[in-house]
Amino acid sequence: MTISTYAQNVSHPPFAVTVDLVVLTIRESELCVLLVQRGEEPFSGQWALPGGFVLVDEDIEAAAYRELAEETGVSEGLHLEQLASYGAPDRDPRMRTVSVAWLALAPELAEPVAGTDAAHAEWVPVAETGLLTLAFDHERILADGLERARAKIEYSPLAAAFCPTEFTVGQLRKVYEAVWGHSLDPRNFHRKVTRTEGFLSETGGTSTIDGGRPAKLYRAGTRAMLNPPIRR
Amino acid sequence: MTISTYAQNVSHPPFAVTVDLVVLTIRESELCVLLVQRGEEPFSGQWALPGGFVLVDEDIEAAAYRELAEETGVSEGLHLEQLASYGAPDRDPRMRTVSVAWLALAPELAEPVAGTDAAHAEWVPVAETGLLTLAFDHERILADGLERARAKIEYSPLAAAFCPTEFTVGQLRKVYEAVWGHSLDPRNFHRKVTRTEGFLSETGGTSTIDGGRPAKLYRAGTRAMLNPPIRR
DNA sequence: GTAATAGTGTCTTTCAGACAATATCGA
DNA sequence: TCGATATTGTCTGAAAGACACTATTAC
Repeated sequence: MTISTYAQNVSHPPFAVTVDLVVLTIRESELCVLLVQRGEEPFSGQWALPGGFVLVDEDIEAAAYRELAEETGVSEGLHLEQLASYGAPDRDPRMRTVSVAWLALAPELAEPVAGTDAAHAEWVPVAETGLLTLAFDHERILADGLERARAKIEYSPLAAAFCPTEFTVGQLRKVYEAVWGHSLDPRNFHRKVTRTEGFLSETGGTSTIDGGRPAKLYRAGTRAMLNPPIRR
Repeated sequence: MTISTYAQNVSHPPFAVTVDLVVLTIRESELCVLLVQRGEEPFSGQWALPGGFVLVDEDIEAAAYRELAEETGVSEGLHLEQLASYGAPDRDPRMRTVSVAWLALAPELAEPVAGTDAAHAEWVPVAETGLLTLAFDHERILADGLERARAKIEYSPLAAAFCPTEFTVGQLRKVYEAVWGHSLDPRNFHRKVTRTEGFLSETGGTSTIDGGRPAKLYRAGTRAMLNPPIRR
Protein backbone atom coordinates (compact mmCIF):
# COMPACT_ATOMS: atom_id res chain seq x y z
CA MET A 1 0.00 0.00 0.00
CA THR A 2 1.38 3.41 -0.97
CA ILE A 3 1.04 6.59 0.93
CA SER A 4 -1.41 8.08 -1.52
CA THR A 5 -3.78 5.15 -1.32
CA TYR A 6 -3.42 5.04 2.45
CA ALA A 7 -5.42 8.21 2.86
CA GLN A 8 -8.28 6.84 0.81
CA ASN A 9 -8.51 3.52 2.55
CA VAL A 10 -8.48 4.19 6.28
CA SER A 11 -10.96 6.06 8.42
CA HIS A 12 -8.24 8.10 10.12
CA PRO A 13 -6.26 9.77 7.37
CA PRO A 14 -2.72 11.08 7.86
CA PHE A 15 -2.35 14.70 8.78
CA ALA A 16 0.81 16.66 9.36
CA VAL A 17 0.75 18.48 12.67
CA THR A 18 2.77 21.63 13.17
CA VAL A 19 3.25 24.17 15.90
CA ASP A 20 3.32 27.88 15.20
CA LEU A 21 4.47 30.44 17.72
CA VAL A 22 3.32 33.96 18.45
CA VAL A 23 6.30 35.14 20.50
CA LEU A 24 5.80 38.60 21.97
CA THR A 25 8.22 40.84 23.77
CA ILE A 26 8.67 44.52 24.57
CA ARG A 27 11.55 46.35 22.95
CA GLU A 28 12.02 50.07 23.45
CA SER A 29 8.51 50.36 24.88
CA GLU A 30 7.03 48.73 21.80
CA LEU A 31 5.24 45.42 21.60
CA CYS A 32 7.13 43.23 19.13
CA VAL A 33 6.54 39.84 17.59
CA LEU A 34 9.15 37.38 16.41
CA LEU A 35 8.88 36.77 12.66
CA VAL A 36 11.00 34.69 10.35
CA GLN A 37 11.64 35.21 6.69
CA ARG A 38 10.96 31.88 5.07
CA GLY A 39 13.86 30.24 3.30
CA GLU A 40 11.87 27.48 1.62
CA GLU A 41 8.80 26.99 -0.48
CA PRO A 42 5.97 27.57 -0.03
CA PHE A 43 5.92 31.31 0.61
CA SER A 44 9.72 31.48 0.28
CA GLY A 45 11.00 34.93 1.15
CA GLN A 46 7.79 35.92 2.93
CA TRP A 47 7.43 36.70 6.61
CA ALA A 48 5.91 34.01 8.80
CA LEU A 49 5.53 33.00 12.40
CA PRO A 50 8.25 30.66 13.65
CA GLY A 51 7.20 27.04 13.85
CA GLY A 52 7.66 23.57 12.50
CA PHE A 53 6.53 20.00 12.39
CA VAL A 54 5.72 18.02 15.49
CA LEU A 55 7.90 14.91 15.66
CA VAL A 56 6.34 11.49 15.69
CA ASP A 57 6.85 10.75 19.38
CA GLU A 58 6.88 14.30 20.61
CA ASP A 59 4.27 15.92 22.80
CA ILE A 60 2.83 18.97 21.07
CA GLU A 61 3.73 21.19 24.02
CA ALA A 62 7.28 19.83 23.91
CA ALA A 63 7.38 20.66 20.22
CA ALA A 64 6.35 24.22 21.00
CA TYR A 65 9.08 24.53 23.64
CA ARG A 66 11.61 23.07 21.23
CA GLU A 67 10.76 25.52 18.46
CA LEU A 68 10.75 28.36 20.95
CA ALA A 69 14.23 27.46 22.14
CA GLU A 70 15.45 27.03 18.56
CA GLU A 71 14.24 30.47 17.54
CA THR A 72 14.98 32.51 20.64
CA GLY A 73 17.90 30.60 22.09
CA VAL A 74 16.08 30.61 25.42
CA SER A 75 14.44 27.56 26.92
CA GLU A 76 13.25 28.76 30.31
CA GLY A 77 11.80 31.78 32.00
CA LEU A 78 9.29 32.23 29.22
CA HIS A 79 5.55 31.99 29.48
CA LEU A 80 4.03 29.59 26.96
CA GLU A 81 0.36 28.78 26.56
CA GLN A 82 -1.70 27.16 23.88
CA LEU A 83 -3.57 29.59 21.68
CA ALA A 84 -5.74 27.62 19.25
CA SER A 85 -5.52 25.19 16.35
CA TYR A 86 -5.94 26.02 12.71
CA GLY A 87 -6.92 23.31 10.27
CA ALA A 88 -8.54 24.58 7.11
CA PRO A 89 -7.94 21.96 4.40
CA ASP A 90 -6.11 24.40 2.16
CA ARG A 91 -4.04 26.24 4.75
CA ASP A 92 -0.82 24.60 3.57
CA PRO A 93 -0.48 23.95 -0.18
CA ARG A 94 1.92 21.04 0.40
CA MET A 95 -0.32 18.76 2.41
CA ARG A 96 -3.16 18.53 4.87
CA THR A 97 -1.86 20.22 7.97
CA VAL A 98 -3.25 21.13 11.36
CA SER A 99 -1.29 23.74 13.22
CA VAL A 100 -1.44 24.10 16.97
CA ALA A 101 -0.55 27.71 17.71
CA TRP A 102 1.08 28.85 20.94
CA LEU A 103 1.47 32.21 22.59
CA ALA A 104 4.81 32.96 24.22
CA LEU A 105 5.65 36.04 26.25
CA ALA A 106 9.27 36.89 26.78
CA PRO A 107 11.28 39.54 28.57
CA GLU A 108 13.67 41.49 26.39
CA LEU A 109 16.03 38.99 24.76
CA ALA A 110 19.11 39.15 22.64
CA GLU A 111 18.67 39.21 18.89
CA PRO A 112 16.90 36.09 17.66
CA VAL A 113 18.56 33.07 16.16
CA ALA A 114 17.45 31.81 12.78
CA GLY A 115 15.98 28.31 12.97
CA THR A 116 16.52 25.53 10.47
CA ASP A 117 13.60 26.52 8.23
CA ALA A 118 14.21 30.20 8.43
CA ALA A 119 16.58 32.35 6.46
CA HIS A 120 16.27 35.17 8.94
CA ALA A 121 14.45 35.97 12.18
CA GLU A 122 13.59 39.40 13.53
CA TRP A 123 11.62 41.24 16.21
CA VAL A 124 9.03 43.28 14.34
CA PRO A 125 6.98 45.96 16.12
CA VAL A 126 3.38 44.82 16.13
CA ALA A 127 2.32 48.24 14.87
CA GLU A 128 4.24 47.54 11.65
CA THR A 129 2.87 44.06 11.00
CA GLY A 130 -0.25 45.52 9.44
CA LEU A 131 1.81 46.41 6.39
CA LEU A 132 3.16 42.88 6.00
CA THR A 133 1.61 39.90 4.28
CA LEU A 134 2.33 36.83 6.35
CA ALA A 135 2.57 33.30 4.99
CA PHE A 136 -0.18 30.69 5.40
CA ASP A 137 -2.93 31.84 7.79
CA HIS A 138 -0.39 33.47 10.07
CA GLU A 139 -2.04 36.88 9.99
CA ARG A 140 -5.06 35.37 11.63
CA ILE A 141 -2.97 33.49 14.17
CA LEU A 142 -1.05 36.64 15.04
CA ALA A 143 -4.27 38.60 15.47
CA ASP A 144 -5.65 35.90 17.77
CA GLY A 145 -2.44 35.85 19.77
CA LEU A 146 -2.42 39.61 20.20
CA GLU A 147 -6.02 39.64 21.32
CA ARG A 148 -5.32 36.85 23.80
CA ALA A 149 -2.37 38.73 25.28
CA ARG A 150 -4.30 41.99 25.47
CA ALA A 151 -7.25 40.35 27.15
CA LYS A 152 -5.28 38.21 29.53
CA ILE A 153 -3.19 40.91 31.16
CA GLU A 154 -6.46 42.47 32.31
CA TYR A 155 -7.22 39.77 34.82
CA SER A 156 -4.01 37.76 35.23
CA PRO A 157 -0.50 38.59 36.44
CA LEU A 158 0.78 37.65 32.99
CA ALA A 159 2.24 41.05 32.13
CA ALA A 160 5.09 40.22 34.49
CA ALA A 161 6.20 37.61 31.95
CA PHE A 162 7.42 40.53 29.82
CA CYS A 163 9.58 41.79 32.69
CA PRO A 164 12.84 40.53 34.17
CA THR A 165 12.55 38.60 37.45
CA GLU A 166 12.65 41.81 39.46
CA PHE A 167 10.94 44.89 38.14
CA THR A 168 9.45 48.19 39.18
CA VAL A 169 5.83 49.25 39.03
CA GLY A 170 6.81 51.71 36.33
CA GLN A 171 8.28 48.94 34.19
CA LEU A 172 5.16 46.86 34.62
CA ARG A 173 3.01 49.82 33.66
CA LYS A 174 5.05 50.33 30.50
CA VAL A 175 4.27 46.72 29.60
CA TYR A 176 0.55 47.39 29.85
CA GLU A 177 0.95 50.56 27.85
CA ALA A 178 2.90 48.78 25.12
CA VAL A 179 0.47 45.87 24.88
CA TRP A 180 -2.66 48.00 24.93
CA GLY A 181 -1.17 50.83 22.91
CA HIS A 182 -2.24 53.65 25.18
CA SER A 183 -1.00 55.25 28.38
CA LEU A 184 -2.31 54.63 31.87
CA ASP A 185 -2.38 56.93 34.86
CA PRO A 186 0.80 56.08 36.82
CA ARG A 187 -0.79 56.83 40.20
CA ASN A 188 -3.96 54.84 39.73
CA PHE A 189 -1.98 51.97 38.22
CA HIS A 190 0.37 52.01 41.17
CA ARG A 191 -2.54 51.88 43.59
CA LYS A 192 -4.18 49.00 41.76
CA VAL A 193 -1.17 46.70 41.49
CA THR A 194 0.33 47.40 44.89
CA ARG A 195 -2.93 47.23 46.86
CA THR A 196 -4.12 44.00 45.22
CA GLU A 197 -3.16 41.33 47.72
CA GLY A 198 -0.72 38.78 46.29
CA PHE A 199 -0.31 40.43 42.89
CA LEU A 200 3.24 41.64 43.55
CA SER A 201 5.75 40.78 46.23
CA GLU A 202 8.33 43.30 47.37
CA THR A 203 11.95 42.20 47.12
CA GLY A 204 13.36 44.95 49.36
CA GLY A 205 15.61 46.32 46.63
CA THR A 206 15.24 49.52 44.64
CA SER A 207 16.14 50.64 41.15
CA THR A 208 16.98 53.99 39.62
CA ILE A 209 17.52 52.86 36.03
CA ASP A 210 14.58 54.98 34.86
CA GLY A 211 15.83 58.06 36.70
CA GLY A 212 14.00 59.95 39.40
CA ARG A 213 13.20 58.70 42.85
CA PRO A 214 14.35 55.10 43.42
CA ALA A 215 11.54 52.65 42.71
CA LYS A 216 10.88 49.60 44.83
CA LEU A 217 11.58 46.30 43.12
CA TYR A 218 8.95 43.58 43.00
CA ARG A 219 8.59 40.01 41.88
CA ALA A 220 5.41 38.53 40.43
CA GLY A 221 3.16 37.42 43.28
CA THR A 222 1.30 34.20 43.76
CA ARG A 223 -2.18 35.37 42.92
CA ALA A 224 -3.45 33.74 39.72
CA MET A 225 -6.40 36.02 39.06
CA LEU A 226 -7.15 39.70 39.40
CA ASN A 227 -10.70 40.45 40.45
CA PRO A 228 -11.76 43.06 39.61
CA PRO A 229 -9.44 43.27 36.59
CA ILE A 230 -7.31 46.16 35.43
CA ARG A 231 -9.48 47.98 32.96
CA ARG A 232 -8.06 48.56 29.51
CA MET B 1 6.80 1.75 1.39
CA THR B 2 4.53 0.60 4.18
CA ILE B 3 2.65 2.79 6.57
CA SER B 4 4.88 1.85 9.47
CA THR B 5 8.07 2.81 7.68
CA TYR B 6 6.47 5.99 6.35
CA ALA B 7 6.41 7.53 9.79
CA GLN B 8 10.12 6.95 10.24
CA ASN B 9 11.21 8.34 6.91
CA VAL B 10 9.49 11.67 6.42
CA SER B 11 9.85 14.90 8.34
CA HIS B 12 6.09 15.34 8.70
CA PRO B 13 4.77 12.09 10.11
CA PRO B 14 1.14 11.05 9.82
CA PHE B 15 -1.11 11.96 12.68
CA ALA B 16 -4.76 11.17 13.09
CA VAL B 17 -6.76 14.28 13.93
CA THR B 18 -10.00 14.00 15.86
CA VAL B 19 -12.54 16.40 17.27
CA ASP B 20 -13.99 15.93 20.74
CA LEU B 21 -17.01 17.84 21.96
CA VAL B 22 -17.93 19.20 25.35
CA VAL B 23 -21.64 19.80 24.78
CA LEU B 24 -23.33 21.53 27.69
CA THR B 25 -26.98 22.21 28.33
CA ILE B 26 -29.28 22.96 31.24
CA ARG B 27 -31.86 20.34 32.17
CA GLU B 28 -34.10 20.80 35.20
CA SER B 29 -31.90 23.63 36.44
CA GLU B 30 -28.81 21.43 36.31
CA LEU B 31 -25.80 21.83 34.08
CA CYS B 32 -25.45 18.65 32.01
CA VAL B 33 -22.87 17.34 29.59
CA LEU B 34 -23.45 15.00 26.69
CA LEU B 35 -21.56 11.74 27.17
CA VAL B 36 -21.51 8.60 25.07
CA GLN B 37 -20.89 5.07 26.17
CA ARG B 38 -18.22 3.73 23.85
CA GLY B 39 -19.21 0.76 21.71
CA GLU B 40 -15.71 -0.03 20.42
CA GLU B 41 -12.22 -0.58 21.67
CA PRO B 42 -10.34 1.09 23.15
CA PHE B 43 -12.25 1.92 26.34
CA SER B 44 -15.27 -0.05 25.13
CA GLY B 45 -18.18 0.35 27.52
CA GLN B 46 -16.68 3.43 29.18
CA TRP B 47 -18.11 6.93 29.11
CA ALA B 48 -16.47 9.40 26.77
CA LEU B 49 -17.04 12.76 25.14
CA PRO B 50 -18.67 12.53 21.73
CA GLY B 51 -16.27 12.99 18.85
CA GLY B 52 -14.61 11.36 15.90
CA PHE B 53 -12.02 11.55 13.17
CA VAL B 54 -11.66 14.57 10.95
CA LEU B 55 -12.11 13.57 7.33
CA VAL B 56 -9.34 14.06 4.83
CA ASP B 57 -10.81 17.09 3.07
CA GLU B 58 -12.87 18.41 5.92
CA ASP B 59 -12.26 21.62 7.83
CA ILE B 60 -11.78 20.89 11.54
CA GLU B 61 -14.61 23.25 12.46
CA ALA B 62 -16.87 21.51 9.93
CA ALA B 63 -15.94 18.20 11.55
CA ALA B 64 -16.99 19.58 14.92
CA TYR B 65 -20.33 20.75 13.50
CA ARG B 66 -20.84 17.38 11.82
CA GLU B 67 -20.21 15.42 15.01
CA LEU B 68 -22.40 17.83 16.94
CA ALA B 69 -25.26 17.31 14.52
CA GLU B 70 -24.76 13.54 14.55
CA GLU B 71 -24.93 13.36 18.33
CA THR B 72 -27.59 15.93 19.10
CA GLY B 73 -29.66 15.84 15.94
CA VAL B 74 -29.39 19.63 15.82
CA SER B 75 -27.25 21.53 13.36
CA GLU B 76 -28.05 25.16 14.06
CA GLY B 77 -28.85 27.52 16.87
CA LEU B 78 -25.98 26.14 18.92
CA HIS B 79 -22.94 27.99 20.08
CA LEU B 80 -19.69 26.27 19.12
CA GLU B 81 -16.20 27.47 19.90
CA GLN B 82 -12.80 25.89 19.89
CA LEU B 83 -11.55 24.88 23.30
CA ALA B 84 -8.00 23.55 22.95
CA SER B 85 -6.00 20.73 21.39
CA TYR B 86 -4.69 17.69 23.18
CA GLY B 87 -1.76 15.81 21.72
CA ALA B 88 0.17 13.76 24.25
CA PRO B 89 1.87 10.94 22.31
CA ASP B 90 0.12 8.24 24.35
CA ARG B 91 -3.35 9.75 24.59
CA ASP B 92 -4.82 7.16 22.20
CA PRO B 93 -3.39 3.63 22.42
CA ARG B 94 -4.26 2.93 18.78
CA MET B 95 -2.18 5.58 17.07
CA ARG B 96 -0.66 9.03 17.34
CA THR B 97 -3.65 11.33 17.60
CA VAL B 98 -4.18 15.01 18.11
CA SER B 99 -7.65 15.96 19.26
CA VAL B 100 -9.08 19.41 18.72
CA ALA B 101 -11.69 19.89 21.44
CA TRP B 102 -14.73 22.13 21.05
CA LEU B 103 -17.16 23.62 23.50
CA ALA B 104 -20.82 23.65 22.49
CA LEU B 105 -23.62 25.29 24.43
CA ALA B 106 -27.16 24.22 23.68
CA PRO B 107 -30.66 25.11 24.85
CA GLU B 108 -32.66 22.23 26.20
CA LEU B 109 -32.86 19.58 23.47
CA ALA B 110 -34.67 16.32 22.95
CA GLU B 111 -32.95 13.14 24.08
CA PRO B 112 -29.66 12.63 22.29
CA VAL B 113 -29.09 10.36 19.33
CA ALA B 114 -26.36 7.77 19.47
CA GLY B 115 -23.68 8.38 16.85
CA THR B 116 -21.99 5.74 14.77
CA ASP B 117 -19.19 5.05 17.27
CA ALA B 118 -21.41 5.20 20.30
CA ALA B 119 -23.57 2.53 21.82
CA HIS B 120 -25.49 5.04 23.84
CA ALA B 121 -25.57 8.79 24.46
CA GLU B 122 -26.92 10.58 27.50
CA TRP B 123 -27.13 13.95 29.24
CA VAL B 124 -25.25 13.54 32.49
CA PRO B 125 -25.45 16.18 35.24
CA VAL B 126 -22.01 17.71 35.60
CA ALA B 127 -22.21 17.24 39.37
CA GLU B 128 -22.27 13.48 38.78
CA THR B 129 -19.36 13.30 36.35
CA GLY B 130 -16.88 13.34 39.22
CA LEU B 131 -17.84 9.75 39.96
CA LEU B 132 -17.19 8.63 36.39
CA THR B 133 -13.95 7.59 34.76
CA LEU B 134 -13.91 8.96 31.24
CA ALA B 135 -12.02 7.41 28.33
CA PHE B 136 -8.76 8.87 26.95
CA ASP B 137 -7.93 12.27 28.45
CA HIS B 138 -11.57 13.29 28.37
CA GLU B 139 -11.74 14.14 32.07
CA ARG B 140 -9.21 16.84 31.47
CA ILE B 141 -11.01 18.08 28.38
CA LEU B 142 -14.31 18.20 30.25
CA ALA B 143 -12.72 20.12 33.12
CA ASP B 144 -11.23 22.61 30.68
CA GLY B 145 -14.59 23.00 28.93
CA LEU B 146 -16.44 23.60 32.17
CA GLU B 147 -13.93 26.18 33.29
CA ARG B 148 -14.18 27.94 29.93
CA ALA B 149 -17.96 28.07 30.13
CA ARG B 150 -17.92 29.28 33.74
CA ALA B 151 -15.38 31.97 33.00
CA LYS B 152 -16.90 33.13 29.75
CA ILE B 153 -20.41 33.85 30.96
CA GLU B 154 -18.87 36.38 33.33
CA TYR B 155 -17.96 38.81 30.61
CA SER B 156 -19.83 37.67 27.50
CA PRO B 157 -23.49 37.27 26.60
CA LEU B 158 -22.85 33.56 26.09
CA ALA B 159 -25.25 32.34 28.77
CA ALA B 160 -28.06 33.19 26.37
CA ALA B 161 -26.87 30.26 24.23
CA PHE B 162 -28.39 28.00 26.88
CA CYS B 163 -31.76 29.69 26.47
CA PRO B 164 -34.38 29.54 23.73
CA THR B 165 -34.47 32.51 21.33
CA GLU B 166 -36.74 34.46 23.65
CA PHE B 167 -36.24 34.19 27.38
CA THR B 168 -36.92 35.98 30.64
CA VAL B 169 -34.40 37.48 33.01
CA GLY B 170 -35.30 34.75 35.49
CA GLN B 171 -34.48 32.02 32.97
CA LEU B 172 -31.16 33.65 32.22
CA ARG B 173 -30.40 33.89 35.92
CA LYS B 174 -31.14 30.18 36.35
CA VAL B 175 -28.54 29.50 33.66
CA TYR B 176 -25.89 31.39 35.63
CA GLU B 177 -26.94 29.60 38.79
CA ALA B 178 -26.72 26.18 37.11
CA VAL B 179 -23.34 26.88 35.49
CA TRP B 180 -21.77 28.41 38.59
CA GLY B 181 -23.52 26.11 41.02
CA HIS B 182 -24.77 28.77 43.40
CA SER B 183 -27.66 31.18 43.57
CA LEU B 184 -27.59 34.84 42.67
CA ASP B 185 -29.68 37.70 44.00
CA PRO B 186 -32.58 38.04 41.53
CA ARG B 187 -32.84 41.79 42.00
CA ASN B 188 -29.19 42.62 41.57
CA PHE B 189 -28.95 40.25 38.63
CA HIS B 190 -31.96 41.89 37.02
CA ARG B 191 -30.43 45.31 37.46
CA LYS B 192 -27.11 44.21 35.97
CA VAL B 193 -28.43 42.54 32.83
CA THR B 194 -31.21 45.00 32.05
CA ARG B 195 -29.17 48.16 32.69
CA THR B 196 -26.16 47.03 30.67
CA GLU B 197 -26.65 48.72 27.32
CA GLY B 198 -26.96 46.23 24.46
CA PHE B 199 -26.81 43.09 26.57
CA LEU B 200 -30.48 42.22 26.13
CA SER B 201 -33.12 43.48 23.75
CA GLU B 202 -36.77 43.55 24.71
CA THR B 203 -39.14 41.70 22.41
CA GLY B 204 -42.34 43.23 23.77
CA GLY B 205 -43.79 39.90 24.81
CA THR B 206 -44.19 38.46 28.27
CA SER B 207 -44.16 34.99 29.76
CA THR B 208 -45.81 33.45 32.80
CA ILE B 209 -44.44 29.93 32.50
CA ASP B 210 -42.56 30.28 35.76
CA GLY B 211 -45.63 31.56 37.62
CA GLY B 212 -45.99 34.90 39.33
CA ARG B 213 -46.01 38.26 37.67
CA PRO B 214 -45.53 38.07 33.90
CA ALA B 215 -41.88 38.51 32.96
CA LYS B 216 -40.74 40.52 29.99
CA LEU B 217 -39.22 38.48 27.19
CA TYR B 218 -35.81 39.35 25.80
CA ARG B 219 -33.48 38.30 23.03
CA ALA B 220 -29.73 38.30 23.29
CA GLY B 221 -28.42 41.77 22.48
CA THR B 222 -25.63 42.84 20.20
CA ARG B 223 -23.00 43.67 22.80
CA ALA B 224 -20.08 41.25 22.62
CA MET B 225 -18.49 42.06 25.95
CA LEU B 226 -19.66 42.91 29.43
CA ASN B 227 -17.48 45.44 31.18
CA PRO B 228 -17.48 45.27 34.14
CA PRO B 229 -18.36 41.56 34.16
CA ILE B 230 -20.99 39.76 36.18
CA ARG B 231 -19.14 38.57 39.26
CA ARG B 232 -19.28 34.88 40.03
C1' DG C 1 18.54 74.59 42.35
C1' DT C 2 15.75 71.66 38.06
C1' DA C 3 14.03 67.58 35.86
C1' DA C 4 12.37 63.20 36.31
C1' DT C 5 10.12 59.44 38.27
C1' DA C 6 7.97 57.24 42.65
C1' DG C 7 4.54 57.19 45.71
C1' DT C 8 0.46 59.07 48.82
C1' DG C 9 -3.87 61.20 49.40
C1' DT C 10 -8.43 63.15 48.13
C1' DC C 11 -12.66 63.85 45.73
C1' DT C 12 -16.17 62.08 42.73
C1' DT C 13 -18.58 58.60 40.25
C1' DT C 14 -19.78 54.05 39.21
C1' DC C 15 -21.31 49.85 40.57
C1' DA C 16 -21.91 45.61 43.39
C1' DG C 17 -24.12 43.55 47.59
C1' DA C 18 -27.87 43.52 50.78
C1' DC C 19 -32.47 43.92 51.11
C1' DA C 20 -37.25 46.72 51.53
C1' DA C 21 -41.12 47.52 48.91
C1' DT C 22 -44.32 47.27 45.13
C1' DA C 23 -46.49 44.91 40.83
C1' DT C 24 -49.00 41.33 38.56
C1' DC C 25 -50.06 37.13 37.57
C1' DG C 26 -52.48 32.01 38.86
C1' DA C 27 -55.02 29.40 42.06
C1' DT D 1 -57.44 36.12 49.48
C1' DC D 2 -52.38 33.91 49.19
C1' DG D 3 -48.22 32.40 46.94
C1' DA D 4 -44.98 33.08 43.53
C1' DT D 5 -42.13 35.62 40.61
C1' DA D 6 -40.95 40.28 38.47
C1' DT D 7 -39.39 44.75 38.95
C1' DT D 8 -38.06 49.10 41.15
C1' DG D 9 -35.73 51.48 44.58
C1' DT D 10 -32.56 52.58 48.54
C1' DC D 11 -28.58 52.36 51.35
C1' DT D 12 -23.69 51.18 51.90
C1' DG D 13 -19.10 50.04 50.78
C1' DA D 14 -15.48 48.97 47.29
C1' DA D 15 -12.96 50.57 43.79
C1' DA D 16 -11.90 53.30 39.46
C1' DG D 17 -10.87 57.92 37.19
C1' DA D 18 -9.03 62.45 37.72
C1' DC D 19 -5.60 64.84 39.67
C1' DA D 20 -3.03 67.72 43.71
C1' DC D 21 0.76 66.96 46.32
C1' DT D 22 5.03 65.13 48.50
C1' DA D 23 9.51 62.20 48.19
C1' DT D 24 13.94 61.04 46.43
C1' DT D 25 17.07 60.50 43.23
C1' DA D 26 20.63 62.49 39.10
C1' DC D 27 22.31 66.42 37.15
